[in-house]
Amino acid sequence: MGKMVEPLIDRLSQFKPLDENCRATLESLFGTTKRYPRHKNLAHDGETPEEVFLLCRGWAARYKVMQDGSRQILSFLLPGDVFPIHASASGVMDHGIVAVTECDVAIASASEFNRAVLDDGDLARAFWWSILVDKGILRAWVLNIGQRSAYCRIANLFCELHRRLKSVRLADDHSFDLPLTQHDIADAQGLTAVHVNRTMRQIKEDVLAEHKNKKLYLLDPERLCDVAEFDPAYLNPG
Amino acid sequence: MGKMVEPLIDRLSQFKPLDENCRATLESLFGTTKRYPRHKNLAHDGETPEEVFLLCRGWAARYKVMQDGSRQILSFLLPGDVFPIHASASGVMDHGIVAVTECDVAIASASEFNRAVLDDGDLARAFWWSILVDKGILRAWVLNIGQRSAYCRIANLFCELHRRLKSVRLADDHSFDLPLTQHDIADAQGLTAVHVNRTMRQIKEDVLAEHKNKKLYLLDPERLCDVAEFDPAYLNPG
DNA sequence: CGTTTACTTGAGTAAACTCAACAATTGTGG
DNA sequence: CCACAATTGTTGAGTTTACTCAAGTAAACG
Repeated sequence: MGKMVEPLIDRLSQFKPLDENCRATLESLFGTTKRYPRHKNLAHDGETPEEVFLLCRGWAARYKVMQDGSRQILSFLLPGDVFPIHASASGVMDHGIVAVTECDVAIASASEFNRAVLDDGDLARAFWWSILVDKGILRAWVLNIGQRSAYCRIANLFCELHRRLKSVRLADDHSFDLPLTQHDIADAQGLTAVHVNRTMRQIKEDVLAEHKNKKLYLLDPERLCDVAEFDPAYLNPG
Repeated sequence: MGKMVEPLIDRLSQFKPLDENCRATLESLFGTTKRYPRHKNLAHDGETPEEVFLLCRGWAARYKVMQDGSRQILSFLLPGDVFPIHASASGVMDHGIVAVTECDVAIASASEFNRAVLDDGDLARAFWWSILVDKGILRAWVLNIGQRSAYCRIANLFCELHRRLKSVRLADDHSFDLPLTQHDIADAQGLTAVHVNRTMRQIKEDVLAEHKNKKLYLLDPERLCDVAEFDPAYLNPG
């Protein structure tokens, strides 16, 4: 049981180490656990979730489906991420959250979570920081999609995911599990799957990174960050 | 003096009305005021600001300059917005903030602001909500830039700004001050100024909206929201 | 072992870009 | 108040990146 909050503690501790009190609070908040199969929705666009999830294993994604049926992935949710964090219990979701892979989540009541977190100084500060990191990631996506070529966008996404997974000890220096399809990557970066395919072949030909057996191999991490114009500062905000 | 925090109170009260205590706290925090001329930086990429600004009059923008010299505007800052909110005093800015027009700002010490806000339950909740709204706005930008045509993007931006300005009583139903150049709009939406020009002419020809004398006239607000696929839910998050 | 899902490749198209020139507007100093 | 400079907006012509449509291959799965 205690294992469930480990990635969250890892992540929040980047800001400031959390004491045993905080750990205990989190463990008691996220008492229930549940498994979601791939492609199952954790939260629905337009609904008002009563629960807060802590992702323990697997990947999820925030997404929005347009009128024409196209999909934009708004962010990837990795182990240690808590969502959807609401300000008010009456808040309606303006997007959905879907399991990209099979997921194990720990569940807390939204109202209890909000009260517990805002009433504890350390936790409030830790999640405050966490939300600001999220904002930084979103700004980086705007930058990525708004200004960069497909090639740089994809390289940049790889850098972001590598960095984030490392912070929860799910990546080593030269590889990490990347359970996304080319279609997922396309939906995240505002591209088409066909174009992602061609571009990833290019990245592989350039000996920067290779996607094989659902793993990403960083063949030249430094040069990858370089061509991606990747600035990791935003993950320690700001 | 008391007038300075008015737009902020307006905005935060959307979530939950603030009492006189909060107003007093904010007024004492944001004691100093300062005027910035157009194009002056309020905060610099790579630096560690010691101050938090409350924008009282004028427009500012978060932005990032790429290696090739192109610029992405990451968000527009309107009266009532507080920035840059940092989690830790050691946080380095990963982007700059510039005055789009001449600005009047009220200034607080970053450390005092963080302490005061996190120690007061009501203020913590209000700013917590405010940051989540910001995240919603950023997600909407990702969606906009990632999926929509230039035409819809610009229409959507107009809808967002209209809505946000209304919340601080700076817009009426059919018009608002829009002190942006076509170049600014281009940098915000990941387009070129030339293309923005052609697209805005199209929007005018379609009798949706017209930019004239630094004002935007909404000629058909409903249809504008409609073609923009504008969903205001994200401004009340979530 | 057949079916679905994911990936690959080719050919033609279109939205948005680049470069370039010019007009209109705004701002400034004499 | 005018003349000049700088900024902003406008338009045309040609180019490019990324898209669409389509077909086919490889891999994963029950």
